[in-house]
Amino acid sequence: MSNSDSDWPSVVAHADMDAFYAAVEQMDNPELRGKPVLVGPPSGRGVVLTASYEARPYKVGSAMPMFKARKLCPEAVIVPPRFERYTEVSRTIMGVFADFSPRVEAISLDEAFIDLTGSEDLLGSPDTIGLSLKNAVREATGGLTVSVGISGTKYVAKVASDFQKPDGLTIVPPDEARAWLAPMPVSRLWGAGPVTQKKLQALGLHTIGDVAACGDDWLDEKLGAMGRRFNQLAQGQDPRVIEGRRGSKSVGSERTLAQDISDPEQIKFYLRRSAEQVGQRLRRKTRVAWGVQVKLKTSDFRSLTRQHQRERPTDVAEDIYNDGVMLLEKFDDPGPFRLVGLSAYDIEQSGEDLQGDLFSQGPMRRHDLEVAIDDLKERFGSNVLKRADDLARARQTPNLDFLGDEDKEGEQ
DNA sequence: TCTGGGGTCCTTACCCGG
DNA sequence: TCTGCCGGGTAAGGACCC
Repeated sequence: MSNSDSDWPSVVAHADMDAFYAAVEQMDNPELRGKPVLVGPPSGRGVVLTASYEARPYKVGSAMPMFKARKLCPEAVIVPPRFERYTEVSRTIMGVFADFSPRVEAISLDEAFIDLTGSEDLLGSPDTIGLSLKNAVREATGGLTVSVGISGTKYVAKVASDFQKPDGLTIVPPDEARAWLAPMPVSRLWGAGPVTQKKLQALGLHTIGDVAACGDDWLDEKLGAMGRRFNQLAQGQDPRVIEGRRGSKSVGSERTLAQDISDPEQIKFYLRRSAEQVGQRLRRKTRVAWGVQVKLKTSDFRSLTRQHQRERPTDVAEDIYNDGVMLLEKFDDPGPFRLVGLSAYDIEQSGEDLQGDLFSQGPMRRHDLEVAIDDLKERFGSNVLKRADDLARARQTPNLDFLGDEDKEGEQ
């Protein structure tokens, strides 16, 4: 498609690395190049995370149970995942994207939206920018390929990046987006999984063009909020803007067990393990959570959850574990269970972090400081101020004599 | 050898207070 | 005083995405 004579009110690129985990493994280990590679757990009840392009003719894909993939492609080399390495490569890639625009929204380790609006004068036409982007990624990573889609909205850019994989570049001028999408199956609609696809088919809607042609009120009536959104997407419209990195809203840890279990003591063992992991990750992010949720999955794949709101937020594994044990009592299904999970939700910046922010601002008026500290005490309890006096001294802020003795416990 | 683990968002049910 | 309605908050489940 050409982009001449087209109107580009905004320019959005979606970049998606090709078979990312498998490609990294093949890059790091030359013996794997040219061979079908499956990244995933070599044993147990796991699924394929990524299949290299050499494995795809065997109809092997991600999310497929490993035992099935092995059956379909016995000569495949199975490689356990190395997330630290993928994270490292991902940083390089995101760095490349950042060279093209300050507005980069990472979706996952291998995927990002890049807002190129207003960059044409500096970087050239969308085709030129797309090619430069691909070359820059290849050079920075030592040979990895990326597929890029460029259009006027996130949704169309995303569909475009998937259009010619691997190593593709697809440009869809915004005024051609609707016609370009029209012949595609409804499975290409973002948010339409197997269940929704069936509903759409039952309504006689098979292509994106069909969805674009029916009234949004009618679709809303049939499918609720999703229906209205599908109608919008089908017309090539997408109100979502590119956001920077936002903090996650929950932190969880779950484990599918080698064998199903029913014994509460055994379940508690896994709850403790998850609680420790969740606590550690919260602290690393300097976040605290107001809510705790326990998840159990039965042998017949029903997933059950119980959750509760805490009186005070926490990042302490022991608190999270105790909540988990309390929630465990509220399940009425005796099991057996194949999965035990625990997550912390309703997350916000931790008090200690806020406290650090407070004092990093330098000297404050005494009254402002009092108000800010009262706010912290209200929200997190007085123990959050343990280091406050030290911090205050370090920043030459007024001392904290006005605090009650209780607040100074733990200070030396 | 049946089907991961990290999440987000939406819907529905229910309780509670005005 | 009783009842119905409405809205907010919370809990549980489900669909979906990477």
